[in-house]
Amino acid sequence: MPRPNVRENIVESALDQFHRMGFNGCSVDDITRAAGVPKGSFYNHFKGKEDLALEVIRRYANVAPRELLTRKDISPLKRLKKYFGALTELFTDAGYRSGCLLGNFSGELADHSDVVRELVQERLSSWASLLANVIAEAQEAGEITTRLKPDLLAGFLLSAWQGTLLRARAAKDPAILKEFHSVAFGQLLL
Amino acid sequence: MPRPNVRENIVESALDQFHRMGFNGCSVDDITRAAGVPKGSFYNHFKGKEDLALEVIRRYANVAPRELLTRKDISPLKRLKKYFGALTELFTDAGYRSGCLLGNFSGELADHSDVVRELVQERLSSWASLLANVIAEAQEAGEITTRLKPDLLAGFLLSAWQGTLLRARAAKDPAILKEFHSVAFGQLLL
Amino acid sequence: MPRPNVRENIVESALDQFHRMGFNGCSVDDITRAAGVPKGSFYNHFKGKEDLALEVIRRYANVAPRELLTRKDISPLKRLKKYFGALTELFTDAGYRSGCLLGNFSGELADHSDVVRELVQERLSSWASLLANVIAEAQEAGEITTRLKPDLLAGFLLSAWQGTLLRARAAKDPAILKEFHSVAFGQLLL
Amino acid sequence: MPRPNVRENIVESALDQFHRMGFNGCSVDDITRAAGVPKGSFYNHFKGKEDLALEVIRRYANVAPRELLTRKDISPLKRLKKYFGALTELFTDAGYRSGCLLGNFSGELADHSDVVRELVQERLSSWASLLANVIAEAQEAGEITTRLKPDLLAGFLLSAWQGTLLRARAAKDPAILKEFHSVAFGQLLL
DNA sequence: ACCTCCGGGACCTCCCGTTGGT
DNA sequence: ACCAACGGGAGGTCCCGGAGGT
Repeated sequence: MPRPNVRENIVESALDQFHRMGFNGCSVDDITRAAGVPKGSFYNHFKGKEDLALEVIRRYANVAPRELLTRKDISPLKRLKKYFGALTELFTDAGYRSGCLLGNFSGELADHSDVVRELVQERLSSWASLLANVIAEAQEAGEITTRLKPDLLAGFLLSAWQGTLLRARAAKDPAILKEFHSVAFGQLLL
Repeated sequence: MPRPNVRENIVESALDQFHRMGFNGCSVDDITRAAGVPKGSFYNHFKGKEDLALEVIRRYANVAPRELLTRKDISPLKRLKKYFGALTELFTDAGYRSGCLLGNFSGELADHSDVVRELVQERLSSWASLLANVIAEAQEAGEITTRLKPDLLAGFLLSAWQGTLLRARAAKDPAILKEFHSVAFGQLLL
Repeated sequence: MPRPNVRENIVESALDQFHRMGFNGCSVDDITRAAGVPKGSFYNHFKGKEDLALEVIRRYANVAPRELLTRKDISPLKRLKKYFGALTELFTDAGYRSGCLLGNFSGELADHSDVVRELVQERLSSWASLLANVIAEAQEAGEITTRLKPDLLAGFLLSAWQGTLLRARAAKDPAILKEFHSVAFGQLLL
Repeated sequence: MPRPNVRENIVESALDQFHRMGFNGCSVDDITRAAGVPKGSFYNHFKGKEDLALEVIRRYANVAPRELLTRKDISPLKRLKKYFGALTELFTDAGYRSGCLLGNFSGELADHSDVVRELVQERLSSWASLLANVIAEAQEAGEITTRLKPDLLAGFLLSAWQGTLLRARAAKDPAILKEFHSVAFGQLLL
């Protein structure tokens, strides 16, 4: 008797809408209408819009191709390159319309919702340590020679990626993404 | 007789509110109330909320201590360090509550308002070339030895700063800002 | 430029609706529609529904013919009789549909809104002391011989009136009001 | 297999919620949640919220210690005193938060639900005649000398009690209940 | 009999932009 | 230019009752 699509549809629709329009930029009505679900059903599944945002953040982790970062058959540095290459593709395929949900929520809700801020922070942290692991591997393998600590480099790299998305979105220009790759792998991770 | 403070008060109040709450996170009412101005007066000075946003973006340029970047009595690299040090102070003094208005607007409005997106893009570009100039100077002066093009480095640096603000805001932790300095000047601009 | 009727119409309409349907029994929409005012205008005049309730309570004082109680040309006891006679008429003219707003609000909102409760309490107190004054006069004039303190008698009288309205409303029967008079002036105030 | 506690739990929970928050002040959801019963089960036991209200009114009779009024081993007047003393205790123990359910429903629903109004009226009537019987006994026994008809006195007494509860609730002050006793037994029932 | 899920509709609140008298 | 008042139209939330599988 669970019609599993209702909740699922809402989350997916919200992921899209939040991503593109921001939390305050779309209404529960927008989301449910896009999901093909009556608005009245919304509150059977979520305590409120903020609750939905939390669920969407959790779900968002899956869109990134994390498995690319842990494949042992590829050298660490190559994994990083492939990973950001894949992210770049995701962004361009979406028509530069969304950026990164975590960054967007941080900018929009950090001062508005503590639970959202904390969850975003947690996801960003875990993302950063994932990157840090690969960078550490690359350092051990001698692919990266800088002796800066992996977590510093990973944090900076993640920041740069976030900012790059912001700038690329403002410019509607994917060239900025290429520049990211040039500098990230041409200077930062040497 | 135009009371000159009315418009001015609105812009200043809006700068603060937009910065902290986002464009959709505060109402015209909030802004005019914070400015101590009757809401009805608002539309004598601005065509609408979006129009105000444009003015606020223009005004926002002034908060950054750009003059630090062009002082010829300091070496280029030192200027960059001082500049980002000053930005860091601004951010921490504000209690990590705001981030960068340009980045925030890019994340929130890129898909919602083309004029805002374009103005944000223009400001980011001019900001990036300002940084590129100083980096070029530093390269000529031999303070920076990497042979990557200045505008690539400047863009990456700017991105990293934007992303760093996002992350610091999510984490409510200024330590992330210090990490930015370590990596920016310990690896990126070598 | 103040269209004075808007606010006024809302208050009058609300007085009627709250009185008959209770605070939770009617909606802001009901009230504004009955007032012939667009709902959107409501919040230009009141902070919210509760705020309106406070205003209505203040206004409600005027419906009671208080001046009857202070007319010096009539003996105190006769004033009391006339007064409750007038109240009885008001109630029957309204078709037993409302009771006393103060009593109704006390029953419905005492546990829900402290500000309403306090204002109701204040009005009931001042009402009671008004009655106490007249009773004291009547005692001095020898029209009432019981030596019970006037404020005790007044409080009891007021309570009895409130309860009588409740019972008459439940019964849809004005006979209960007549019984009130018989006992109030045939036994209580002897 | 009907789980007998389900219906029972709902009624008890509703008695509490209706008493404190009013009929319109709490939702079916509130009631079932407080009862620890799934909301969906509610409509297996009651046609609707109004139907539940009727059941609650019927149940409410039991909270009053009616048996005190018929104990033949105590003099009629003493029985009345004990009875209202017991009611006073019930009210103060509940923290002045509820008043009398019958009075509250009369005030809130008289104009909204005829069936509720009629049931309330019936209960109030039967309550009044119970009191009238005791008063008649007291008159026969010479404990009360006034020659006013017992049902008049009983109605007035009941009204006064209802009104006293309203006023005590508005004032959050049990002193008003003591005043009731002083006047009821110091003047009304002499 | 049970109960998860559903859903149309309404609730209070507030928003943005305008109107019209000063 | 000013600004109090306006108002159509959402905004998020919640409510009551029912549907439908177990």
